[in-house]
Amino acid sequence: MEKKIDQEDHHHHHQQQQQQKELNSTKNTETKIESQEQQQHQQQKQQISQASSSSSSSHMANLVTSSDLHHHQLELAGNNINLSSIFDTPISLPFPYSYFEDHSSNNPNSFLDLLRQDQHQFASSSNSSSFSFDAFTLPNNSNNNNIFFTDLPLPQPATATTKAESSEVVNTAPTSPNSTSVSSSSNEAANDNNNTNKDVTVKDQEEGDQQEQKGTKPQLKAKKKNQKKAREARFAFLTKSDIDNLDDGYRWRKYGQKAVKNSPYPRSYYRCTTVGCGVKKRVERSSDDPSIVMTTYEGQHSHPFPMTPRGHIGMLTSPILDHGATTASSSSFSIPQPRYLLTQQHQPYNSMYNNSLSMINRSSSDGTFVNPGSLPFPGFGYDRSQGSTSTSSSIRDHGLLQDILPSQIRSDTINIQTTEEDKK
DNA sequence: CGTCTTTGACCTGCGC
DNA sequence: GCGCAGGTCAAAGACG
Repeated sequence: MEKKIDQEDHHHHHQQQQQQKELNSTKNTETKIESQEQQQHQQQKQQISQASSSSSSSHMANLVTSSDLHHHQLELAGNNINLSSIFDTPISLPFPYSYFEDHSSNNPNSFLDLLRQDQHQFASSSNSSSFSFDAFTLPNNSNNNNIFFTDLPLPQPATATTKAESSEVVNTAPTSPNSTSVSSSSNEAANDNNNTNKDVTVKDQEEGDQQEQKGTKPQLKAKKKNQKKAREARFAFLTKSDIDNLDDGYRWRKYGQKAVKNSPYPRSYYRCTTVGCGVKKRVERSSDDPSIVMTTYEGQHSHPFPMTPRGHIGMLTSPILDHGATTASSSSFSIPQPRYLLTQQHQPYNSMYNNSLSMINRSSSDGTFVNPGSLPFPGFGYDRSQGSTSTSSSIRDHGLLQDILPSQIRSDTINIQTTEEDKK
């Protein structure tokens, strides 16, 4: 199975290389133009960085970015991650800590507000870490399609009650102090047209409702259309890992795989196998940095975490949620998160980025982790749906996580920057 | 036998 | 209208 994927990947990669060669050989001028654009982006980054450093009020502007129509790019350690088409849906993130609330909302306790409030904490905490907001040099934005970058631990969202959301939330939740995980969420408008704003999102939803009312088209089509229009909130994150499909504790069924444009790696589509739970996730690997996996969750689980009889997973993770995630908001589960993210939210920010081992110890001390000697991300291993041969949590949590760790530790400083590049 | 993956076909949205 | 790309469906096969 993996061989097939590899073959396909190689095939795509080969095609991609050929196309790239052709483009390079025949379009030198375009290459130059791209270089100029890159320089412009660099200049923009510098300008924004300077502006943000000189004004605390613009601090969040440094964290918020968006602009061009179809491409959001994250630069991780110099590699570009194309995030286009993953931020689709209005996201409601009434997290316990409100970290991800829409900045555009009037909520005084919005994510951004909290960030402002915690600015000093960020600064102090990041002093000892190579990972900080100061590292973000983001292009300025003129619209509401925002990407939030933060290395905050991910709070557990509550139910999808929603506020107006059109923002893209990218949360850098490092899987370790030396690795990077960028999570994000967004709305459909941001994906389909990054130049849109909240109004557009509302408009799309209204149009979907209108079509539903009309009922002129076949029910199936209408249904699909409505699904498209009223897409669930999405939450994406980047993980530097050799593993494509990380085990987040839920059971997923793969229902599709598509080749991604400009990427040799296919995108896999998964759906939660729990009846009535429409949560989906997409997994794709960065074409620029194959070690980076981008996982996008869509929707909110309508069942406890984890729903599945997956052995130790539930035993390991339930305490996490019981400690804060669910109790902080509601009984329902919303945006699915890998357990390492869920765990991180219970860790003091400083300790998280100062010393991963302290996080491991603390986690194990509260009974969250069974295997304190491995990694700070319990259960973050292969997804069984991927055909993992692991049959015990000890193997999965131990060995597989060990597989993840080395590469993460190897990468010392990962500066995350956002750039907006219109490749068109 | 149940679960899951694979994969071609189909649908939808969007740009030209 | 056409082509492209993303997303989904569903039949077939693999696997334990």
